[in-house]
Amino acid sequence: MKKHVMSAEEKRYLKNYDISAYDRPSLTADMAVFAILTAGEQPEYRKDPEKRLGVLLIRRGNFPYKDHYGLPGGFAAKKEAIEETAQRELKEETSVDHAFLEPFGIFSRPGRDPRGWIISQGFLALVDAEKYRVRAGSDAWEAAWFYIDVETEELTKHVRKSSAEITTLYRLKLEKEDIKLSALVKETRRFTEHHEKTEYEILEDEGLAFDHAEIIVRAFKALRDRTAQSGRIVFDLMPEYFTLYSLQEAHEIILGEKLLTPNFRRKMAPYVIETSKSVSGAGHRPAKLFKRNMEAFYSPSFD
Amino acid sequence: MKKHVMSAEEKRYLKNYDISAYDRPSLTADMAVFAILTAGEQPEYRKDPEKRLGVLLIRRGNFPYKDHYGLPGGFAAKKEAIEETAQRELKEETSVDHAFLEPFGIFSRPGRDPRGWIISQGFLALVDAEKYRVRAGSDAWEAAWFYIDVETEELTKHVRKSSAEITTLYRLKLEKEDIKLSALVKETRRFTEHHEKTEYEILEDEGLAFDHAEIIVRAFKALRDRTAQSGRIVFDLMPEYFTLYSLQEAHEIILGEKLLTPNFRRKMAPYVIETSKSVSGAGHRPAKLFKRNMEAFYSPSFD
DNA sequence: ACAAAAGTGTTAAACTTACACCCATGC
DNA sequence: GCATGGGTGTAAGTTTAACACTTTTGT
Repeated sequence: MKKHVMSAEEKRYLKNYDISAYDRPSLTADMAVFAILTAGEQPEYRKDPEKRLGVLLIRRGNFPYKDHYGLPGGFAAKKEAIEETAQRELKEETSVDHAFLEPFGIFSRPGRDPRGWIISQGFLALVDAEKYRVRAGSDAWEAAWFYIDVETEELTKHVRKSSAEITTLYRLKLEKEDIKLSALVKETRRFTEHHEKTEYEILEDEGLAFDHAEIIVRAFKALRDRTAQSGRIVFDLMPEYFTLYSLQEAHEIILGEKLLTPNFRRKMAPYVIETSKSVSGAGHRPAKLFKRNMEAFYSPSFD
Repeated sequence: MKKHVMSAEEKRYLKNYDISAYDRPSLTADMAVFAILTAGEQPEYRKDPEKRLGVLLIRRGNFPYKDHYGLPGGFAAKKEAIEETAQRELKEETSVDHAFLEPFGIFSRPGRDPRGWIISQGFLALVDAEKYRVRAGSDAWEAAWFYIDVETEELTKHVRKSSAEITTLYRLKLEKEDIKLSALVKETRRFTEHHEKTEYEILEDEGLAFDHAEIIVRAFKALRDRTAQSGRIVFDLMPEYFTLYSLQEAHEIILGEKLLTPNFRRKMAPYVIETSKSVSGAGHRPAKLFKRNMEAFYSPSFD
């Protein structure tokens, strides 16, 4: 980067500049880590086990929100970019390395953290669950996969002459064995002549820390939106070699709807490469294993 | 929002919690305000004046980067969400009210501000330029529209077995009367098996403050991407009543390519309503004025 | 008349959608 | 045999892209 050349006067100014004279927030990175999980054992011969979307949560061992569940995350350190904070904390807290990481929103509502003025950058993180069987960490916390379900519960529209207000309720359900967490998040989109604004409010919250219910819902929405748009993001949830059906399952789980196999395969064809490998022994025709076609990923058409 | 019920122990913990024990960054909101500007006078009878994309810059009256140009912005205050900071600062510095505002990136690279650890949330802001003729402000700064041009100068691909690296150079040119600013920003996209990362670096910088060259380039990219995707965002650059051709011009300016009129009109038809008004006196057939069709804006198909 | 912009119609190509159908396997 | 997932073909419908063409106006 080109260096800014400073005058003596500017240097003097900076020397006397006291940044601590102004009130400052703390900054954290919070990561919503998603993976496709195999839910339960194979129910019967030839029938594949159900797959579900999972999100990684940490049981808080300390105040505030002790014994509540929250997203992995932590405070930004000086001399690191916030993306590095995200990567570092993710590794420290959950041993997840090399995840796909993408910022999706900033959370700064006053009062969101009882410790004070703390704002958080939300990251969407995608991993192949098989590769990262999460270890319990130190005594302060333990990370675990929760099955996640987000349902759109209600939708109301108020349309006036030149403005509109659309309210959507999202029911967030998280579960792991006998632990069930739940929250209700309200989204309000306001459209006026030259203004558009979306606001979120947590109406109910059972067991989640801070405003993480809102962060999780918005992370899920970001994941679904990007899946619907290009589908590229879904590959980051897959292992190196995968069957086309498992890729389709991932799409279906995220989008919440069944897809037609022939059409899905045609759409994905340019972005995968057939390998000589295949999986057999499942009581039906062996499935060919594919890997992603790197060439296709940076072509403008897929972006 | 549901209130978190605290135990006496938790209250005690929070009372003793000293947030200032940790090092904290300062947080600012920086706004890239875009508008479609009329460039120069009508060149000749019947010929419409050229239109260009403009971005609002402020001449810095103080160190650091005194006399350089930067984006309007300012420090976040306690008890306000960062979106409120953006709105407040935009009004204070440029008198622009009710702009479309959307966060598009966070800028936290160490060393980006010589005053210390300062991170910035970037906002994309779109306004109708006719409505907001910018006033010069107090003596400390003055806001003015600059014509903006972003050209993709070079593109190199390095593809290996399971990874790829794509480098793009963006030439940013800003001008206003006799003032010309310029910068060269390098974008590096790295694709590896389970990782994708985009980095930016400012290679040249003539006259811009901080890392604002990078912020402006990325704001422009965000604007262009969203225009290509749905086109909805472009309406925020238009006045209440507009001709279809002016809407098309806005699209063309942002996308940097000519569009075919019949196809453009068909595509936009659902999102506009014809009014009885029209503009005449231009030496050619009068153009009907349209306004946006609010109903269409929150339909799922346009999102 | 004519240049400039406003606006419509027509067609081919590309892509999406839906559905019908066959294949291979292990018990 | 048969249930289950793996996999292909085809035709109808929709969207996009390209181009040719007509209309209206002020000087």
